[in-house]
Amino acid sequence: MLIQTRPDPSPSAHDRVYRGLRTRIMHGEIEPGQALTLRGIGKEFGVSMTPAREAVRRLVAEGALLLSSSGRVSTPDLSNERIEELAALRALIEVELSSRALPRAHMALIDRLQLINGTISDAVRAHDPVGYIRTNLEFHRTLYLRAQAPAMLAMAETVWLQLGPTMCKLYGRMNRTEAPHFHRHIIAALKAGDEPGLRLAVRSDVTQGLRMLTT
Amino acid sequence: MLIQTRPDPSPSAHDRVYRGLRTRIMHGEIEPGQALTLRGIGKEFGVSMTPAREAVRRLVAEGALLLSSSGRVSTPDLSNERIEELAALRALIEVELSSRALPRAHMALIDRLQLINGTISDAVRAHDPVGYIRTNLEFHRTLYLRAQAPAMLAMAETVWLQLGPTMCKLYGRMNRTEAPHFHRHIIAALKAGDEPGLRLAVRSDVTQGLRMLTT
DNA sequence: ATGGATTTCTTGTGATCACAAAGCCGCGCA
DNA sequence: TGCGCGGCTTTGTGATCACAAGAAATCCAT
Repeated sequence: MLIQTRPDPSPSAHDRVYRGLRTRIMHGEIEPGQALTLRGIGKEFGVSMTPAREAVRRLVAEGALLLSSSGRVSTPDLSNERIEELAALRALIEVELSSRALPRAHMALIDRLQLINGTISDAVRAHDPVGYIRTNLEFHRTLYLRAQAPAMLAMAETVWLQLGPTMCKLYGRMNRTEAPHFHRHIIAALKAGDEPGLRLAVRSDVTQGLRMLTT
Repeated sequence: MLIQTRPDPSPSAHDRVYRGLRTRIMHGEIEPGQALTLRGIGKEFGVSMTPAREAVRRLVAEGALLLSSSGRVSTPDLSNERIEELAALRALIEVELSSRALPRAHMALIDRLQLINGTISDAVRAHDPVGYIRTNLEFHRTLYLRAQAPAMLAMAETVWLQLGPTMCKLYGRMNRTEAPHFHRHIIAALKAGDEPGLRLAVRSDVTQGLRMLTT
C-alpha cells in the first residue's frame, strides 16, 4: 500500500490524534462512561489503529481514559473520593503556580485576564458549557504561564484532564447565572500585589468549583 | 500510572516492558542522557517493536523519557530550574500525603518504617546507590499508601520518575555516611501524632535531599 | 414465548513489513 | 592533513495482518 501523501510535515499522526482527543476530553466534550474504539478513533482522524492506540495509551497513562480489564477503553466516571483528591491537588498546585506568577504579573496580563473573564461571562449567558470550561481553563492557564514553571503547569493540566468528563456531566445539568466571582478576587489580588489574598482567591475558586461536583 | 495493587495475572507485553523500564528509571539505574532504541528494548524484553513503542510513549508522557525532535529517545538531563520545580512539587504533594496518612498511622506501620530505615542504613554502609534510592522510595511509599489517596500517590510517583536519572547521577558521585536523619524526625512525629512536626519533617527530608542535586 | 447454547461480529493485541529520515563511516579531493 | 560528500546502516513511523477474547445476535428446545 502506498503511503498516503500527508501535507503535514511536523506533527506525527499519533500526536494529532493525541491532541485532538485531549482537548475534547479536557473541554468536557465527552461525558463519563462513554466507550471508544481504536478503529473508530483511527477512522475519525484518518489514521490506522497503531497511532490511535498510542494516543489512547498515553491518555490512559495520564488518567484521562480508563482501560477496562478486557482492554476496552472509556472515559472514567470518578468517585467522590477521587474528585476530592483531584480538587485538593488542584488547590495545592495552582495556589503555588499563582504565587509564582504574581511577581511577574504586569498590567498587560491583568488586562488579558479581564478580557478572558468577559468571554467567560458571555459563555455563561449563552448557556454554552463547553465554551465556559474552555475559557475558564484559558483564564487559569494564562495566569499560570507567567509562573515560568512548566513541570507544575503540566501537572495541573493533567489534573484538569482527569476532571474533564466529570465537569462535562456537571456543567451540562447546571445553569450558571454568572461568571465565577472568585475570578474578580484573583484579578484584584494581582493588581494589589497581595500574595495571601491571591492564594486564598485561587484556592476558593478551585474548591468552590469542585465542591458542587461531589454529588 | 500503576494504580491497581494486585499484579495482573496475564500482564500484557507492553505492560511488562513499561514496568521494567519504569522501575529501572525510578531506581536511578539509567544515567541521564543515555540513548535507548526501540529494537533494543524489544529484544531485551523478548517482544517486538510495537509494545516497546507503547511503553516508551507512556514513559515520555510521564516525563521519564525525552523524545528528541528526530524521534530518538533518551533519559532527560534536567536543568536546575526543572529540578527546583520538581522538588517543590514533591514538597507540596508529599507533605499533603503524609498529613493524610497521619491519622491512620498505627504502630505496625511505624515499625515497618523503622525496619525500612534500617535497610536504608545498610545500603548506605554498603555504598549501594541503587539500593539506597529504592529503599528510600519504599520508605516514603509505605507511609503515603496509608493516606488512601491513589491519585496523589500517582502524582508523587510521577515526580520521582522524572527525578530518577538525575538522582542516579548524584548519588553515584556522592558518598553518604548515614541514612537521612529526617526520617527519624518523621517517625518521631508519627509516634507523637504531631502534624505540624510531620509536615516540617517531610518537607525538610524532600528539600534537603534535592538541594544538593542542583549543581 | 423464554432461557440457554452456539455462531457471528466486533475489538484489542502484537508481529511484521515498507519506507523515510537521521546518523555514521570511509573515500576522495583540495 | 582537513573537509565534504556519497553510500550504507541504524532507527522511528505507520499500515496491515493473523489471532484471541469478549460481546451481541441468532437459533433451538422446552
